[in-house]
Amino acid sequence: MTERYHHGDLRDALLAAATDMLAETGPRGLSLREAARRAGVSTGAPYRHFKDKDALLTALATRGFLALDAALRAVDTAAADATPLERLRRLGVAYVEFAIAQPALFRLMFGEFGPATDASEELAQAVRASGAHLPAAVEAVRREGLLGDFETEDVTLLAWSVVHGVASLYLDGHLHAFERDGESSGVGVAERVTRVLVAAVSSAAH
Amino acid sequence: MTERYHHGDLRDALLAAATDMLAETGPRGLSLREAARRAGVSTGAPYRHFKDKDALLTALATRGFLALDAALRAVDTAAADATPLERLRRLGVAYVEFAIAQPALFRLMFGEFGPATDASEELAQAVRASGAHLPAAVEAVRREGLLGDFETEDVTLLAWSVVHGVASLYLDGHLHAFERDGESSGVGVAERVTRVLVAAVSSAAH
DNA sequence: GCGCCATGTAAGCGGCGCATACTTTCGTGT
DNA sequence: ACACGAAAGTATGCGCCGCTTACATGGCGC
Repeated sequence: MTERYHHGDLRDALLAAATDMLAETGPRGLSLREAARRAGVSTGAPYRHFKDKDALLTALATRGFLALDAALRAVDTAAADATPLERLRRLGVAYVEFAIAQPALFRLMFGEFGPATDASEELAQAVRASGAHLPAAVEAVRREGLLGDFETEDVTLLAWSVVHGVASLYLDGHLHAFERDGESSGVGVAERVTRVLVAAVSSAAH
Repeated sequence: MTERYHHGDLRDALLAAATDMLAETGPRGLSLREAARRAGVSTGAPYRHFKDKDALLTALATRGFLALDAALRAVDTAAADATPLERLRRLGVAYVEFAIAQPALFRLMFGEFGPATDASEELAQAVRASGAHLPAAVEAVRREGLLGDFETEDVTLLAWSVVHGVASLYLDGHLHAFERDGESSGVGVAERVTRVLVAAVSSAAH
């Protein structure tokens, strides 16, 4: 039954194999031919499901943004009883945690692509969905009157930039000097930087 | 004379060709063979100067970090008469400007590599040199007593993360929604976010 | 002036992305 | 029930790639 001519769910099998290869050897070691081999199929078969290699990478990135969206959504509901400011901060930490948990996927999602949103409508939609959490959380803080004279848009940009910067720099090994104690997960750095940012913005807004 | 058997400076010619290809078609369209062709040399010749393709990429990244170091150094001397806080802010803007001016190079320098610093001692040294400006500038601000209770290390991390995040997100086309007027260079975004950050931190520190 | 060795060339291996032409199977309409 | 067309997988081949090995060239120190 595993030897049937038609695979049945080759598209998913290819994406799974590609996900493994991505985690194992990075984007450089990801080939359609090898993914086909892992799925037990000839090297030309993938082209029945993906126009070209970029289409598979786009699908992978789309899945990544959906996973990020789910992770941020989970944080949002899990921290339902916290203050808006704390919810925003936890969202930022979760963003970094996602990147650290799946470094190669995170790198694929950002960078390595042109204007990522051009590749497919599904990707663009997933990008929008995952990117909506931070602005919403900042809006919630604003409604509490905790932003003072700062513009909502600017604070959103600031928050996003900080967590994305921390994630990127950590993945590239540039933040080892900022880690303390034995903690080398990178999450500690994210905790500290988000606390400092929250302290600065909220106390500056009286 | 251009037809001599020994090129004379093939290593530099290869790096120049690779730099062009990087800017033209991104890292995906960068091949040793094509670089050799552009340098007017056989396809095996590059291996006399670079152990493998990664060695060339490492050399390219090293040059990038040296260029970044030079750019930041230039800002530091050009803004010699400004206040320490303003010097720090301009340093951050220059960081983003560098990334926008050479997007493919910036992407190569960060990401696409493992722990970048492992590849060669020269690279590690260039990374350290380019990374020393921000901490020094934050130190200068601290000496003015403008950091209040914030830890120097945390502020450095915050500043670096913000500008790196802005640069990365802008290159990936995620910040178009944050741009205003006709300005689409991305520098305007960097100006705004750095001003907001400076305002938040300095006013929070009384 | 001569020989060494760095520098370049030629040719070839296996892997890759992708296109084309062919084969097998599934599902559907009568 | 069954033919048949479309969907899904195979076989083969092209050109490019990274990299290796064996060989050719010529600049430089002795």
